[in-house]
Amino acid sequence: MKTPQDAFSDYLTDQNLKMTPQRRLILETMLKQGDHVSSEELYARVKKKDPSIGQATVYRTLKLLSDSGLVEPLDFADGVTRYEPSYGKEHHDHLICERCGKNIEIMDETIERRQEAIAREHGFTLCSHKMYLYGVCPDCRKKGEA
Amino acid sequence: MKTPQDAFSDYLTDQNLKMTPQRRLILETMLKQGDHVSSEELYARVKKKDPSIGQATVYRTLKLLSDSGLVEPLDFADGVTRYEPSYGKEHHDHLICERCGKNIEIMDETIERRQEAIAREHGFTLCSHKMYLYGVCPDCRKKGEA
DNA sequence: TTTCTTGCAAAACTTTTGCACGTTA
DNA sequence: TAACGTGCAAAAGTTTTGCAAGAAA
Repeated sequence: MKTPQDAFSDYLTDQNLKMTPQRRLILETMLKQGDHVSSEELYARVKKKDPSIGQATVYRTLKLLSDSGLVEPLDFADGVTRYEPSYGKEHHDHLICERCGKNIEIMDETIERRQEAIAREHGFTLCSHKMYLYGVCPDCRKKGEA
Repeated sequence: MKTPQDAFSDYLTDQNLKMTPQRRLILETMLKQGDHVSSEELYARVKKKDPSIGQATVYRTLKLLSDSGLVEPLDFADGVTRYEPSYGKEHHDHLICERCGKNIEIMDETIERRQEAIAREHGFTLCSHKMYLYGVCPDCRKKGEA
């Protein structure tokens, strides 16, 4: 399997776009510690390595990474779009603690199959889905009781 | 079962808040044709009945209705928060056509049970969930082929 | 009469865009 | 060298907030 870096290069070439140091850096940073980061957060991290980089470039690059399938936009309904690396990773959903924000990745074959079935029953061709489970994690529940 | 209007009144009283003509009108409008409306859209409708009403009042009232459990915020990731009446209605999820925006309400016992089970396996107490299925509806697929 | 609510306008935020200048292929 | 990319600042779009005046309990 191609590295994410190569996959990105290939995508850019394919679209007649160009590789730049900024794009490389943003992808690197995203891959390194990029779980559920917002554009703003990523911008802050990227800026430490290259203070001259602009916020707009981060937004624009995230869109490219998204279009190329290297990262996945997430929507936790907190007002900002978050992203996670998705290249070569299996699809998963999220179980989120409403108190502390803890975020557990889940995958469930039964649910995936039912989703397909439901779409088919309505004549839809399923493209993607989003599922977020919100609850209270064990730690927070203990604190609540104490 | 209480009417939504009464439930809202009770909620307001309970919170030491007050019923007003604006709040009554916004709730009425929401109930009447309120499926998947944004604040902006609701504002437009409400304004026809009472042109003096302010946008901010609609936002503020939607928050109240949300907090009181009368309406449910939806997040179709189109940049705006949408709402639907939820009082006395069964929970359901959404199957959305990516092309035309068609929106079908779905409910599935199997999935709901699995969600509970997954949360439990991780020690979570499940509070709520959101699930959106994105696909292409039969009509749009036909158009695409034509 | 006290507290809450309203409408307005301004502010706050996230994200997008226009533009002149630099860079990539 | 032709096309694309960048940083900056301004703009766009949604939602929130401060405030003075008005209304509900």
